[in-house]
Amino acid sequence: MSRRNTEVTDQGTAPAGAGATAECPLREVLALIGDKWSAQVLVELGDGPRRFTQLERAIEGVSRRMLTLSLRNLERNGLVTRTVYADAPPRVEYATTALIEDIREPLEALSDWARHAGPAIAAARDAYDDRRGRPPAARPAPARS
Amino acid sequence: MSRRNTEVTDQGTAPAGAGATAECPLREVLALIGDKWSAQVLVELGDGPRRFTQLERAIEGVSRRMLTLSLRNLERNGLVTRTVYADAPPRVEYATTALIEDIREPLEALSDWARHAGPAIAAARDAYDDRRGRPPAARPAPARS
DNA sequence: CGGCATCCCGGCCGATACTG
DNA sequence: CAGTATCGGCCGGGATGCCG
Repeated sequence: MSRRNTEVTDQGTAPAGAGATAECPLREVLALIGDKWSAQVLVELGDGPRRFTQLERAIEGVSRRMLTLSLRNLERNGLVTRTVYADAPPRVEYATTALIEDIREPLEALSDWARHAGPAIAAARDAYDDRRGRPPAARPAPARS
Repeated sequence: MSRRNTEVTDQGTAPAGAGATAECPLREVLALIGDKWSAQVLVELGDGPRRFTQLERAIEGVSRRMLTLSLRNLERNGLVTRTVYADAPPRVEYATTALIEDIREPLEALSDWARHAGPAIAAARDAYDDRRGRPPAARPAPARS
């Protein structure tokens, strides 16, 4: 007993008035979709309703476990819907709700920014690491003098 | 040996070519500012250059440690600059770079969305918990400030 | 097919103490 | 004022296995 594993904004995450409730709404968004997979799930669902395995293969890298947890979390917060069809082979479809319609654009703007600023960020990071003389990961083959 | 403590996208996080590098740019943004404090730091700095303690008191809830780590991380990725003045009392100012100019708006859009959708999300969560017969967490103690 | 249960690890994050 | 160092917890999250 005593569940040790809660994860991904489980029911104990936001006491709703306990005092944690960040005064900054941005923190709440990040708490919701700031985890490793939720945002990507939303992006995939933005293209239309998808089945579980469809998402699993589309996102690539996500495990059944995390995908389930992320979907449950999104469902709990009313961002996606879960529909079960009584077919012979089990069929479950996930879709976005009207709530996320308004964040799709900012989210894509963020993606766009990442694409645009990516190289500059990498360069900055490289320069920073070089300045500190701290190679990120042991140059594979420095020898070569 | 072998540094145990790295944290907040430290130098060991991104092997820079190891293979992790998410194919989804959105993931990269979240990896950058998706942590607990970085986004809020950016928001504060968006109002203009700030000193360390200024940020520490403005954000409220952040520890020196996490603030330092977040700032270091943001600095490393070229999102903020760190300027040290040779004053009698040490004076360090942090400011945003041109890189973040393009995400300020999407970020604010997200905040705005959170503010707008917040109640609906809370309602959905409440309904979900009620459906599952799982009360969130028996208010520990509101303790009204 | 869709999901849950268990094990386990690494890293986020907070509290505390010490330094220039 | 502006950090840095150390300790410890808690939880995100990957791997695996079982079940309807």
